[in-house]
Amino acid sequence: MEAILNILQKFSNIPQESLERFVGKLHEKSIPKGETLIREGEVCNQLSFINKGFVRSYYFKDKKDITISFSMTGEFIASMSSFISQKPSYETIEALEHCHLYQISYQDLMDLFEKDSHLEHLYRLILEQYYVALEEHLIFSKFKTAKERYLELIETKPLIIQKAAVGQVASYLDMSLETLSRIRANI
Amino acid sequence: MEAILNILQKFSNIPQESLERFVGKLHEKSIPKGETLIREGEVCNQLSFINKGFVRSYYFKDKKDITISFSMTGEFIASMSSFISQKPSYETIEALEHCHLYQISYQDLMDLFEKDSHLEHLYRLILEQYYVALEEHLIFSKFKTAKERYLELIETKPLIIQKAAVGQVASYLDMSLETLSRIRANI
DNA sequence: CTGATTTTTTGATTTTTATCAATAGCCTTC
DNA sequence: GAAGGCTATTGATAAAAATCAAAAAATCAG
Repeated sequence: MEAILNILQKFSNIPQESLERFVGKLHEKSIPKGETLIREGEVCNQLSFINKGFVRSYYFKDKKDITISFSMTGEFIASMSSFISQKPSYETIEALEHCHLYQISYQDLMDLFEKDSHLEHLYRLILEQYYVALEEHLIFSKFKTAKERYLELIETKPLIIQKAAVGQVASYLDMSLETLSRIRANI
Repeated sequence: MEAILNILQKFSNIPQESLERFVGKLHEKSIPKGETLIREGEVCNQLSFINKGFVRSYYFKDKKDITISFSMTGEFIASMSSFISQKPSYETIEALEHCHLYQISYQDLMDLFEKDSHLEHLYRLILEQYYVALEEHLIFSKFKTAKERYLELIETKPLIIQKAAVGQVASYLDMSLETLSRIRANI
């Protein structure tokens, strides 16, 4: 529990009471390597904090899977569009290694927001950070060559390269796995 | 004022009193065509609702400007990462046609959130919608050819093609202006 | 209206990257 | 430790799109 408390306290100096209210609704979950957290077509009704582990989010296009994102220890993960809208997810999230999560259900979270505005405030701040990160990912990969995108990833998220398969990283970087393999060969 | 009220009421059935509190902090602003709303390097301290008009957000890379997004009547616009962090913006936002805006300052908005949690709730819902839209933009342009990206834009946001210059749309779609011109030539 | 400037189109060529195909490496698991 | 099944690399070729260059069209200023 400490890890998630530390992260949350970094976002705002929220009253201890509110934090406890939030923590009271969390439940632990373990996902073995290779299993899925959420599958395409299901409604994502859990927001997960990755206490330990590494996951990949992807969707299918022409029978190939295309990586949307990787998430690691200390981050929140959900099929956001599905969680927000409570409609079926188009993405699947799988554990690339054994994961230990803290989860809160959509309903519990919404109930908390009604009762305690400090928690909605905290959630707003987190959402803003994720929005900015997404925007930067989108913008700064524009008009870069395949090699530049790979080098940028090494700089910003080296763990991904260590932990994920070449093909999974390649589709994340919008290139074929052969291209990524060649880039790696020439440093 | 009606337009912004209609939009806000669609997001949640917020008390009239809260809405009035919010509206009380809005100020009108007109931006002539060609002028900027926010310039690279400045801190973006206004969130703007486009009551009427059309704007483009872009940044510079190797002396060329690259379009990040277009926003039109009925939408909110700000240099989000700058507004959220209150640090200098890397993006510039220009009016592609004469704009009539309703603006609220960062400080006023934060003050309102402290006083009235209904408003923070409303803002959270809007932010979620923008997050989902951004994610979909990112995902659905992946592994599409230049032509597919253009056809998708015609489907989803035809106004952009009507109102923006070829080069501005091309960089938004991550292709050279010559490529876009050729795509247009072959329908 | 007309010359000047900007924007768009068109053409030729090069570069980048995808695709197809084969080989090599490597974990498993029996 | 060998067979089988993934995963990664390497090679040859094709396709997509960028770049360089010039012409045509549209817009603007006086």
